[in-house]
Amino acid sequence: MARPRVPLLSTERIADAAIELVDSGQAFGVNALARRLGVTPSSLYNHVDGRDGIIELMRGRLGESYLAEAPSGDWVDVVTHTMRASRRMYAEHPSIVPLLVGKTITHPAVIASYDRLATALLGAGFPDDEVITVIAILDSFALGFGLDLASPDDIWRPETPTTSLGRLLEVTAKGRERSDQVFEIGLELLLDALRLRLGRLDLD
Amino acid sequence: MARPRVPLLSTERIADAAIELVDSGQAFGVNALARRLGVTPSSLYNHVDGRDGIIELMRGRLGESYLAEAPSGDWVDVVTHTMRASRRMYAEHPSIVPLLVGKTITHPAVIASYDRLATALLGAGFPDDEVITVIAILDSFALGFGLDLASPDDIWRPETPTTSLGRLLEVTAKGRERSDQVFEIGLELLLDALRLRLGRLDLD
DNA sequence: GCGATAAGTGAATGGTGTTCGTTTATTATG
DNA sequence: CATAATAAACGAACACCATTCACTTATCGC
Repeated sequence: MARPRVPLLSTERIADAAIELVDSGQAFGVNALARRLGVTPSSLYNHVDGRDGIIELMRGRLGESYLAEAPSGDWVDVVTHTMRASRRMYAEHPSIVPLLVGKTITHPAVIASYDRLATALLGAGFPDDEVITVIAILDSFALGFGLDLASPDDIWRPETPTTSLGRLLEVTAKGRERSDQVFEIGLELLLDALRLRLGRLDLD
Repeated sequence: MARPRVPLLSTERIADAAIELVDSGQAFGVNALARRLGVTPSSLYNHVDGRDGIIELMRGRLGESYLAEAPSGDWVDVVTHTMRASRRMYAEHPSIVPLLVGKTITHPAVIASYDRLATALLGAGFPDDEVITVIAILDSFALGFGLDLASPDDIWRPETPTTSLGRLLEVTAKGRERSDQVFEIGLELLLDALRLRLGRLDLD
């Protein structure tokens, strides 16, 4: 087959298929993706620049569905809303998280979400040189929980006796709703901490 | 060469060389590691089970140097000490962090560190089913900052105009001591939040 | 109509992690 | 002490992986 009358591929179709692929639990790879699209691996390179390009495409696609709408209200609302949205995104597509780690974020839809966070935090009174920091903290929190969901059943597997950890691991429940509950607690903690920080800043 | 009179390899030598390799900024790989050890890739498989085995070996090696000594004092001391140690570990070997992400932790020295955290938090009054959670939060916090250091210069690269983010990214300083300072602030925030949580628990 | 471009193919490349058979030195056993 | 078992190296082979390149052909703009 040479050039088809109607294109088989597009960045959207590629991104969707890639997300499908990793959601299905199989390892992400260019070849596997091409197979799923009924196309040769090399065909993808007409639309996308390589593996990392596809990953950033996935991030963008998910960002568009989960982080599109701009939250309103005070900074707490914005933070809460954004964090919950990220959380939902990672929770529903956990296997993508390890792929995103440590890669530069460029997609407009995702950038816009962080931008709104930044604006909200600035408005709250956080100084210029702390906003990025706070966002980084929030981000690594959300990402951490995402990784938690993406992780194999056991993050810790003690092979030698422990004082507390082993027992606690057996006692602690697993699963989504439990994890959601935990996330909410953590978010509450973070918000408290940020409010505290803001209060101290006001005293100066 | 067949079997040498004195072994060329050992898990320690392998782990050390692997850490050296990733610290040097080069990508981690079995072949590259073998080359650095002056040995054939296949030789490694006499001492280690595969790529992931080597990674877990690195984690253990670092854990032994950074997380060995048991902190004493109340739970705040234990948490602070452990977090700072993890931070220092990640800060001095940032490139290893992406390799560790999402892989089960088994090495005794590292498990022991988490175990001490667990015991301390239990002693502080956190209920059984919250301790693992709190540890997960602390862990993802430390890991997040580790990733931050391991990341390329730019985590965000807006290619479209932004309201705040772009400017803040230019204004915000980079570098180790800045990052350390930020970590300390974040840690303080987390401790405050945990104290708050503990206070609420006491009221019930 | 014609040249430029876009979008597919298939073959080839260099890299990866891993396995296997082979050789040889060391260690353990009868 | 002889001999069997194991340990530790090698090199060859494997399957996979991302990527590139020459090539064919359809479509679009002038």
